[in-house]
Amino acid sequence: MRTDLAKRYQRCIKANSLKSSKRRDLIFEHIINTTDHFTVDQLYQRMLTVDPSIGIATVYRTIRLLVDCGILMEHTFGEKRGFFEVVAADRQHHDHLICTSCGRIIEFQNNVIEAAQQQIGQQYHFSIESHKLEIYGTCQQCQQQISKNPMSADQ
Amino acid sequence: MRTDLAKRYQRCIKANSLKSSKRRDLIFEHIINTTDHFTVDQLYQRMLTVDPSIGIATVYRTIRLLVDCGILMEHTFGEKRGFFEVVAADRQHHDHLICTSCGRIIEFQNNVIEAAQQQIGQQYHFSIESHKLEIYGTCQQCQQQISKNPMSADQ
DNA sequence: ATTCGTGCAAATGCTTTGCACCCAC
DNA sequence: GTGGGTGCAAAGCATTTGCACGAAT
Repeated sequence: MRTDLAKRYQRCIKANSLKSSKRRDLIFEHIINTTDHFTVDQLYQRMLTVDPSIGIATVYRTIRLLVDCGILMEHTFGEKRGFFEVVAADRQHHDHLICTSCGRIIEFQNNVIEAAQQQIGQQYHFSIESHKLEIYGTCQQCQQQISKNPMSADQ
Repeated sequence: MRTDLAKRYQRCIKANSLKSSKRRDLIFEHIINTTDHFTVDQLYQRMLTVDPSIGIATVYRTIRLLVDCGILMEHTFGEKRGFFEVVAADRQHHDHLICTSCGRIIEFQNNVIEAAQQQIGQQYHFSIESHKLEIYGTCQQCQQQISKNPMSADQ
């Protein structure tokens, strides 16, 4: 299943002449079983329940490592703090709808947009490595909420 | 030309029961004549040459006001610090190509992508307010640079 | 007069780093 | 034994905020 990630992780450890370590492996194991988006602090809180003596510096260091390996990707979603998600070979590339009312994040995948980007790359002689498309608006639930109770629309 | 922005600025001042002020107007004037993307500090440095006693807090406060008015838009472009650009009615919505080698930012506009997003909105019953598409890669100049001098590709 | 604007410096919040000690090979 | 790993606390950095004073209506 996630052997590709494990291999990439091992390669990354070697490539940077790092060692294997209990804490780092623990964080990696936890992350690859994660399907949602998380902040550094959320991951730290989760790790604390497994290993109460873990420090937040280790979480920061490991996340940075995994981002550099291409195992994690960072999004800002219009916030100051970063959100991280696993980039796996067995998952299609996807983009995000972000509800500005409740913060919900919905993933979607669209081939038309992917293809159009390739064309843009060619047009500008730009060699594309990656992209992020973030669509902001109101999700279905929040639209219903607002139409029921228009006074509490914001804040 | 930019009367629409001036009007929106005036409306925003009134709507928030603020007063007119020399410094705020100065920053607004400067910003609407700006065509590129700038950080808070870059704007602060520019304002210092016009008004050496201006404080960076005023620049932060004014930028926040203009973002709230919809006159400025913030992008992160994969960096920690925000970049700001003017959102004018006389400019088409556009997205960005960001060169990860030299930091150059290229604007582009693509109707296929805009249309596809509308369709995604309908599909997910999501009411779209705005979006940001950022494409990361290497610009033409940097590709040539790298092919000439492969050893200095990064850092 | 009252209310808002502003510079300054302190505070904040997230992230990184230096250091001493720990562990794996 | 050597070199990386880690917690802790301090440092960094961008940004926000409290406050006293100045400016606009």
